[in-house]
Order: sequence, then structure tokens, then C-alpha cells
Amino acid sequence: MTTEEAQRRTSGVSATTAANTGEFGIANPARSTAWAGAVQAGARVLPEHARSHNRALVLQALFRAEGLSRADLAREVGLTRVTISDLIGDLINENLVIELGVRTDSRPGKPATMLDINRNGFVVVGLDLSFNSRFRGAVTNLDGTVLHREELDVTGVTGSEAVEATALILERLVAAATAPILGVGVGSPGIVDATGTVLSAPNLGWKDLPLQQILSMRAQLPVQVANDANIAALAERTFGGGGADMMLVRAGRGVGSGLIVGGQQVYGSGSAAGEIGHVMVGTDGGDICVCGKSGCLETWLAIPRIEARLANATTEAERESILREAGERLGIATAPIVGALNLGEVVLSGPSELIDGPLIAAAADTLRDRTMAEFVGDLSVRMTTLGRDIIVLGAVVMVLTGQLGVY
Amino acid sequence: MTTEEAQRRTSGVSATTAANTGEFGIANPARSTAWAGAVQAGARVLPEHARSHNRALVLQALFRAEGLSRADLAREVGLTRVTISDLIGDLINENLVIELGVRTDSRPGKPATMLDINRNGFVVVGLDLSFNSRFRGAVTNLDGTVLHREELDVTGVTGSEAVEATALILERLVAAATAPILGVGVGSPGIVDATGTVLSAPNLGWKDLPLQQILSMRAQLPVQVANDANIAALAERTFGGGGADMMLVRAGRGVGSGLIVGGQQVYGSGSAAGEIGHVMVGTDGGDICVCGKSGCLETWLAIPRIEARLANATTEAERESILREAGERLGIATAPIVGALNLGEVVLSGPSELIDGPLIAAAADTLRDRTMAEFVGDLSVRMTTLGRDIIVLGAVVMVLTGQLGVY
DNA sequence: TTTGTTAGTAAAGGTCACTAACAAACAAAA
DNA sequence: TTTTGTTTGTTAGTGACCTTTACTAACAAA
Repeated sequence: MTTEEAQRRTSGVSATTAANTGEFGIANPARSTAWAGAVQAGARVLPEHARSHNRALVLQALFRAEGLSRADLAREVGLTRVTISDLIGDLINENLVIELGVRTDSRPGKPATMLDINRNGFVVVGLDLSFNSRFRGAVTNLDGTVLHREELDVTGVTGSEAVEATALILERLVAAATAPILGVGVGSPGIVDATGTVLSAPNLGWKDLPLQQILSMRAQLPVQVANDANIAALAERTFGGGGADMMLVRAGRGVGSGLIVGGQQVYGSGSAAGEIGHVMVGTDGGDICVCGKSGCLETWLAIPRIEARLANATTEAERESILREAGERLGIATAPIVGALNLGEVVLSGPSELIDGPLIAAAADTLRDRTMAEFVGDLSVRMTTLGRDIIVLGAVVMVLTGQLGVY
Repeated sequence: MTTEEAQRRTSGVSATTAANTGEFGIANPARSTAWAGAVQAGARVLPEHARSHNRALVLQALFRAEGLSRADLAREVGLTRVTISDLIGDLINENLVIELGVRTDSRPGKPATMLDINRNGFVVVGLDLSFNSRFRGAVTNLDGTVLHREELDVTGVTGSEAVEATALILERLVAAATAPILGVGVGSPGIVDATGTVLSAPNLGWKDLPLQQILSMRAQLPVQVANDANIAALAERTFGGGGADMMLVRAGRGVGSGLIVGGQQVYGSGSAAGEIGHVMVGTDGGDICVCGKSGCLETWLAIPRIEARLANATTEAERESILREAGERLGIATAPIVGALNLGEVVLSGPSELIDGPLIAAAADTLRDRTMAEFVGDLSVRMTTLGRDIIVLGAVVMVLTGQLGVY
């Protein structure tokens, strides 16, 4: 690896950069500048943690509204101009923030120096392993704007071959990066624990696979791995305008979901939050599922199942009835969740030609019928606006949160 | 009010005590020493916030394991002995911590001075407004040990009369306090927002009632109000051995629940989290509910409904069948919630002669049948161990959390 | 008596954000 | 044009906080 490559491949954020350019060195540990990182259950807090929290706040403010001056930030965040200047000084040194020049509009006082996140100074790599037959990945800037895409056919590929395929597409993406890589985010199907170990992903034949560790060693970069539907919820929250109490349901080969409760991602007692595909819906039977039960949500909502039913439909009315039934079943299954968590939003992700129409309308109707209007009156049931990139974007959010504390 | 009374009634925790003894002064604002309080969305963090967080950690450690020395605390919390000594100095000055004497067991080195929370130095007042015909309340020490109880018949009492009744029982409890009162916690039925305003409590005829503000003014004490089932979940978490991902379902006149997700209480987008009584269960109809729908969870699980059905049962088998059906319906309704949140525990609260038996067994069976064993394999479905005091204890937890940051 | 260990305190040092004060740069009024 | 007032960003000094280092007190074991 040449020096330039090392330069490009290694995030310049950490002060330990120089030590990490060796091919077999240890990758940068994920910097938990997010406050949440410091305040995990029963962790002491030092002034330096306050500093990283405030630093993350500044970055967040710059993320959300571009074109802020130091004084603007001071007002926004609540710190003094002095402290903001100090923090911004650090951030500029780390090349995370840049000065855009003086504010042009005419008003009294010294003209302000406009600042912004260095949106193109770093890139993020996002990987989507959720499709059955192909892995997808992208290089994005810090905005989530896709700069480069890669796809890889993985039909029938499982086990360690699938790991190799993941490493291969990651390698290609890393090679395509035009700026230092802040980190790598991976959305994997199955159950993924907090350490990025895939506890179980039947489709890929993975069990207790420490994917984060493997990829991090290979790429010499900070890597974060999480469940695909879960990070889709993250993406919707950050880039799709999702609220603080939200559920994202993803219909594909199977059915999964991700939950944001009180602004926080839900992980669950066994890292299996969102796994609603094999919850039985209703009390009137249903088709047999691969899991052995009858009438699982997946038998109603999985895309192959819907397509199979639609294949027998001859009229438009039949087609609509099939889609409405799928939506109804989704409504029946999610009504207790929406009620118990008092969710404000249910967002759907999947092929829009099937989902965005009678299905989603029926789901909304059913949800309203089966819950108390007083509690869920302003419930919004809608399609995601992020389309097929939602997993990749979720991976980006994961990296931004993990490395910069931005969310 | 005499000086002694003022002394007793006012928490000695705050440095502003002297200013708050006036009959019509403003009560101590709730001290948010908890870190969560300081780190609400987008709040800057100063070194002093770190201090209060660490202080709360020390208090928590002392709460959980009594008989710790300063050096033990240093090891436990991760701060140095010097810092712990400093924090403990403050806490002893505020009478929140006491020295128990030197450790007696024989080991090398200087014998340690044992410390403990001053468990009887302060009391907490808890109020339970959840019963239809009577308000209940208790004075407890910081352990949650009940020192004194009060009950008040409120059959048919609603609206402002119910507020007066609440104030009356609170007054009696305050008069019975034998130590400075740390704060007052109130568990109210209905929907209660973060400011302690009862947005809606049909049974009591309350709507947009700022109960926390009213009681706080009357009693000149910090008051916190929340939904009854929600704080029951808090109680179960702190005093009942509940885990970090847990649901507590409370069957009474109606059906409510409280959720702990990732160790945090769930509030919901409209402060209505846990309201599952009027979620429809199954797809095969059911009795008409007061809300107009058919087959709401309440029509299956509310105690009056169960009792009405049992009145017609002649044999033990019939009785058991009725209870099993109620449990099944509970299982059907909660299965999607347990699956989506990957809960580790479902705890029931209510009259144990009805719930603790076929009902809970059927609920557990149904939950396991309708979810994926792989995800909820170690799901525990059980009765609360806290009995009728659960709401009062929840109120205590709320005060401990709000005033001391302990949870 | 000596040695080693543990508890708690004291002093010094570094980090962090604050207040106060100031120069630079501008608009608008005089 | 000069003066006044406003806004920005920086410098200097202060206080809060936790750490490291160093110390004394008190004990067990050899």
C-alpha cells in the first residue's frame, strides 16, 4: 500500500492516524464521541466526556443547518462563543469542518465567518447484504449523497464464501473512495448483536460470525455491523424525516422491522428487536410458514408470497383485494405495537409497486380501526422516501453516529 | 407552619432549603441529578453536570449494595478514591449518606469505613389513584419500606372533588412523615404527560389537569405524577427484579401496561405509551367494549369482565377455561409487542386469585406458540412480586430518580 | 520489629467552560 | 465625514472538576 493510499484509506479524524497505516495494524477503534457512548449504564463521566458531547452537538448543529457561524452555533448549542471557537478550532484541524468565507448579506456588525461540515472531506462506505441474490454497496459523502456504487451477484453463495464476497465488495468500494474513509457500515440480515457479530442469518448460512471484527481487520477501518431493518429505521429517522417514535417495516424476501422509541434505536433483550416476521397474525389460521407455524406475518406480507397470490389474480379487483388483505394483516400485527408504544409513525419499505397503494391504505385503515383514535389519532402510515438506498443510508448513519456522535 | 414542621417537610437536600420554608413559597424544583436529565436532546454539558452524574452513580452503587467503603465505591464506579471522598463529603453534609463505622472482618491494611445511604434520613410519599373506589398512599423510607399507610374512600368522587381528595390524602401522609420528605410521587390512571398534567382520565373526570403543579403548590414539595401502569413497570424494574426489556401488564377495572425498553421507560409520542386496553385482539370478534369496538383486550382481561363470566361458571373446568381464554387473549395481543421489542419479561399485576394460575399459564403458552422460540426462548412470564403496593413503590422510584438520579 | 497492604487525605496539575474585555468590521444616524 | 451602536471572534483570567503523586494511619503476616 502506498503512502497516498494509506492516507486515503485511513480516517484523519483520530490523532492516532499515523500508527494505523500499517497493513496489519489495528484499525482505529470507533470513537464514541456521542454522549450515549460515554453514558452507558453506570459509567463515570469526566470533563473530557463533556467535551466530546459538546463537540458532537456542534457537529450535529452544522449537519442539520448548513451556513452557521461560530456565533450562530453558540446561540444554537447554548455554549459561549469562546467555547465554540475552541471546539471549532479542533474540528478545523481535524478537517471535519471548513470555513466557507464571510457572510454576504448586509447587516450591522462584523461579518460572520460561515462554517460547514466538510461534507466532501471524508466519505463513508455503506454495505447492504439484505438482498438474497446480490450484495449492494455505496460510497457516500457525509450528506449521504451516493458517490459510487458497487453490486455483486451472490446467488447461492453462503457461509465463508459470503464473507469473502462481502470483503470483496468492500475492497472495491474502498478502492473507489476519493477521500479518507470515516468508517464502514454494514446492514446484514439476521440477528446482529452490539459487537457486530451476526448471531444468526439463515439465508447466508451465518451463525455467530464476528463480521465486524473480520471486516475491520481486513479493511483496516472502523466497521459497524447491524441488522438491515434496524438501520433502515435509523436512515428513515435521520434522512427520511422520521419522528422519535417510529416503526419501519421492511417487506422483502422476509419481513423485518426496526424501531425508534424515544429517539433511540431499540435493540431488545437478545439483540433481536424488530423480528416480527414470525409473529402469528389473527386467530383464523393462514398459510403454513417455513417456521412451521400458520399465519405468520411473513406468510401474508413477504414479497414472494404476495407475488405468488397475484399471479393467480385475473382482474384488477382481485389484485387489489390481495394487496388489501396483506395490508390488513400488517395492520392487525402492528396495532398492539403501535398502541403499546404510542408510535407516531409507521413507515414501510419494499417494492413500491406492491406496497404503495391498496396495501398501505388498508394497513392504515386497519391500524386506526383496531386502536384507540384518542391515542393514535395523528398516526402517520406511509412509504419511505429513501427507496432502495435505505439500507446503505442506514449504514452511513451508523458510521456518523459511531464516529462523530451525529444522529 | 412551625419551624420544625418546615424543617421536616422540606427536603434538606437542596442548598436552597432556607428559601423554601415559606408557606407560599415555591417548592424545591426537582433536582435532576440524573444524567439523563442533563442530556436531553441537544443539551450542552458542563463539568458540573459530570459532577452530578457521578454523584448519582455513587448513590446508585450505595443503593444496590449496602456496606461499601469509599475505596469500594472507587473501584465500583471507576473514579479515584480522592474524588469519591470528595463526593461522599458532600453527600454526608446533605445527610444523604452516613458512616456505619469501620469494617469488622479481619484483613490487612487500614480498616475501611463503611457507608450507606441514609435510608431513614428521608422519606418518600407515594400516592396510588388507580383504584376506582379508594385512593391509597404510603410514606416509605428510601428503601421502599412502607412506614405508614393512608386510604380514602372516593366512591363516585370525580373532577375537582377528586383533586381535593388527592390533596387531602397527601396532607395526611405529609403529616405522618417522621423525616424530611424527599418528594411525592403520584400514580394516576389515564394519560399523563411529562409535566405531570393528566391529559385525560375518564374515570376521574379529569382532562388537562395540571395535577403535579397543583399538588406541588399545595404541599410545597417536589411532586411527580405519571401513569399508574407506567410507574408500576418502574417499580418492577427497581424493586421487583425486572430486566431492562420488560412489559408490565396491569389488569384492573381496565387494562393498562408499562414498558421498559433498553432500561428506559417508554413514554410514547403522545405520552400514551402502554395504553393497550383498547387494542383489538384476534380476528374472530368478541364482546362489545365501552369504546365501541368489539374484542378489545379489555373485554377479555378487565377484572369485572372476567368476574362476570366466572359468575356463570358452575364447574371448576368451566372456571379454568374462562381464565385460560383470558390468558390466551393476552398472549395474542402481546405477542407482536414481545416479538418486535424482543422483550425478556412480561410481568402481570392484578388480583392474583384470578391472574396467577391458568390465566398466566395460558398467556405464557400462547406467547411462546405465537412468536419465534429462537428470539423469545428465554421469555419469562410471571406475576409481580410487589402485590398491591406496586403503584406506591413506583411512585417512590419516580421520586428517587427525579430527586437523586437513582434508578 | 519489619514488611507489605489497604484506606483515606492533601497538594499540585491539567482540562474544560465560563466571564470580562477588546479589536475588527460593519450599518445607520448625526 | 464622523459618531454611535451592533456583531463577531479572540485573548486573558477564573473556577469547577478529576487526576496523579505523595503522604499518614492502621492493620496482618513473617
